[in-house]
Amino acid sequence: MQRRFNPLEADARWQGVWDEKQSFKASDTSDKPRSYVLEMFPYPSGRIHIGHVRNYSMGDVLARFRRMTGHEVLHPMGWDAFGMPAENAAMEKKVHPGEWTRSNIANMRAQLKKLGFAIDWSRELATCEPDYYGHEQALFLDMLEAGLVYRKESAVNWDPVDMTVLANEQVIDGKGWRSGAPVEKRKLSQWFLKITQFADDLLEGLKGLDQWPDKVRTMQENWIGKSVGLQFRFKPVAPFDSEIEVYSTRPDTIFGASFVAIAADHPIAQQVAAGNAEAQAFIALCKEGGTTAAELETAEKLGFDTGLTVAHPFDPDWHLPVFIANFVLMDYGTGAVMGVPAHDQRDLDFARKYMLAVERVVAADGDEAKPIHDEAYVGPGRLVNSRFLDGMSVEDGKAAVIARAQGEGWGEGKTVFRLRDWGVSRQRYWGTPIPVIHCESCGPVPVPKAQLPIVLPEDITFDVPGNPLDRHPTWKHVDCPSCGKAAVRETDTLDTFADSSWYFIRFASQPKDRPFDRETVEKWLPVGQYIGGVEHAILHLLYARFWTRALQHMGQLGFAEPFTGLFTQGMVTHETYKSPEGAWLAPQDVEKQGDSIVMVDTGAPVTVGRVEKMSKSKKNVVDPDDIIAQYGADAVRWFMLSDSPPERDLPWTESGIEGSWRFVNRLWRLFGQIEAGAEGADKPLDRKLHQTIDGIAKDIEALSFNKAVAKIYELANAVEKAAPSASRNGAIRALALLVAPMTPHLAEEAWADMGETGLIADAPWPTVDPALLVDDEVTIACQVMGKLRDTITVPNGTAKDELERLALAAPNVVRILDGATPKKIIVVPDRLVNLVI
RNA sequence: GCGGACGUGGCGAAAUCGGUAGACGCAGCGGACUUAAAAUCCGCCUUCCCCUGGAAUUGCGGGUUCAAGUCCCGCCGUCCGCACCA
Repeated sequence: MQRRFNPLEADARWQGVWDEKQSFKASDTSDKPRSYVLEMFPYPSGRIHIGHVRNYSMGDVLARFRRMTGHEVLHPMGWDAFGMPAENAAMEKKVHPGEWTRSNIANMRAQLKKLGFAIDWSRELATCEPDYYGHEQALFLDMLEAGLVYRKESAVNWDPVDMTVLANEQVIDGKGWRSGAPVEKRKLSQWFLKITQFADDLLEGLKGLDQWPDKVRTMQENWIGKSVGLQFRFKPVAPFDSEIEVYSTRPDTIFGASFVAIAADHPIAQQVAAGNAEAQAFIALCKEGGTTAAELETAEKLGFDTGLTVAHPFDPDWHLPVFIANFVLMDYGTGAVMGVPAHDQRDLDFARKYMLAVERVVAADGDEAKPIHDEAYVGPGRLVNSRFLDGMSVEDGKAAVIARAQGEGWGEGKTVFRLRDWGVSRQRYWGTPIPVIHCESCGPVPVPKAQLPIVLPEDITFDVPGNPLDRHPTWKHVDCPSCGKAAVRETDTLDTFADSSWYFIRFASQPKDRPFDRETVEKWLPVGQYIGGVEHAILHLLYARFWTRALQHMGQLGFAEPFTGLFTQGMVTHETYKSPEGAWLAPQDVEKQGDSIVMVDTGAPVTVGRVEKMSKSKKNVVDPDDIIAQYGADAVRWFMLSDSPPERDLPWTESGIEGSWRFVNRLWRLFGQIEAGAEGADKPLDRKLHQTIDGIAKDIEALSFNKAVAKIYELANAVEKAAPSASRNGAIRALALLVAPMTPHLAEEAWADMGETGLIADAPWPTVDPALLVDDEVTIACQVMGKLRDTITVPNGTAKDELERLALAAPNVVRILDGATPKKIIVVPDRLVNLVI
């Protein structure tokens, strides 16, 4: 009778035990070292995706491992529960967004529980509950009071059919993604958070985040987009009468300027167009130009000569033409630039087309000033043809021009950021209501904190377009808190990125009467290890960093960075299949027949496509529920951690999960092999065990789960081959502890089977005997001219001259040397001997 | 175009500081057990050759070194991010 692990029975039983004993409840008062392990909380779409399983399996291994190594671990879970899909579902399925969301949460919670994650469920939260968003409203009011929130007119994408604002990615070819109606630009009064106030600090802070992937830091750096330069004014040459303000990061090249270019929607361009049909036509042309990446790349630099001229700041007799140009953007800098063709590629392309002067003003070091042809020179060098700047470096030249401009009053040094303030107004129902009341006489008035939370009304409808809050018969009508007259509530709700900007703080501390308790939060935060998808590299992580800074700025928290360690895991991928007709096929609709893949029902040949991210449209998805039902949670978790490095994509394969399932059973058989009477030490096995304990601990801390998995296999192989002994029994017991973070149900089952009374989840990580980490015999490579010719086995620490002697005597070395005497002998102790002839 | 990451067997990969390339897993092949299958166990598994051994081999071409997957220079390719940012 074979010992076979019954996962369905064991999974449920141990999950019940952990639940009942509250094994993973984090104590705020423990004096153990603390460890906050967090994975990005999911949007409750209704089903857990295999990518979630990978994400949470990784975090769970770390959380369980840290518990075993004596940490008090906070490993919580919650729901990013506001957002559009709930409203879409409401429109399509006539179900209330709250009902839809809450039932999705219930489903997904059950799915997650089936995976046996070591989560403190007592801290579970959903951002759509007043108990959460009410506190968010309080934080919003704090920010308002601290001057971090303001209201501004801003252009939005307006869908006139759905009567709603669309995000940029919801506008496809200028049309609303749902209604298909042409999208209008509308000016709306919107709420903004002053993220730009922290722009420099957010940029500087990146330098200290050395446990973040460089990739993410670079992406944030580019997003913040700091540039340092000179903002200055060109004086008009009569009859023209307006100054043109431009921004340049290269004021040092000012003597190479040959034109000024303004954006098509620049006020001066508008003035010119007022009496000029040609200019009007050109501006229209600029606007209809595509905005996609490919179009922009190939778009020709086009300009329209306004006939106007301005004077060079250093020479009133030097006149520069003013062009309207399609490559100048109104919303960056001042919407106008000085064109220096020799040192900017776009300006050069433009100058060649309109036959403008190209004069080199920077000479590369050690190089005479060669004329510029098709390529602008943007490198460092000395300034030439630049009057008082001649001979200066680029850096000195910048400083000198800025100093002169400031001294003479026509310009000033200025730092510009690409980062914009964060517009948080959404004209939607399913979000956090913005706690402000608009009063005709008092203006926008903050809701008194005592009146929070402002709860979303339940009785709403989605049968007509527009925001249900706005058309609700009573909800928005309130008295002004300031003057008492009739007023209306703000009907916009907050961007859902606001909800995810502080949930990790609320996890640490959940008082009823305020957002969090500072002292408790500071015990847990910053989050030591945050794990999630790279798709959140910019927005979510930047907003959370801002929000934390805002709290610090307001004196509510004592730290600026919310996440010390960040890890971005790869996607789960799967082969794709297509029928002869070209339709995508699901994995369960195809089967292997000999060397080819065919359709299950018709037997028609299937084309196997590339391995791609799992997506519903390509049907290459597997459902975690099905897999768990078939193999149990542990086999799935094991597979998620095996083979591929966690930052890389993981190809899901049927044979891979089969292999994991086989190994789970192999471990289970092994756990039953403790022999009561076995005695004696097995030194090599002891060594292997202790090296494995040490190695796995390091691998898990480095999140190199694939390497930890490989070491488990090696140890299991070694234990299987070993003869019964006390050492072997010890190794089997230790193996259960080593796999406990990865396959916890199996480990608990084995632990109980071994007669242990406590939970393995509470057991300490096995201790390492440092004496056993080194082998007492080592294999030395014997090389001749760097080529391996033989190996010798010697005691660890054998002296150099002894190694040299033994290597020279090795049979294959003797044969290759053929009597020759080595000119030089390199000996690396415990490693190799290399003979040079 | 700019920035970043990566490139190792049929596949996923490993290789601490430059020191025996391919650990470990998957697939495959051969065998044992079985009436048979599944499960399990044992063995083989980079390529080539004149096979007790030898040669080549970490995308390609150079270089440094006693020694290069690892360091340097130049190409090629794949993926990701940003993008007319002045």
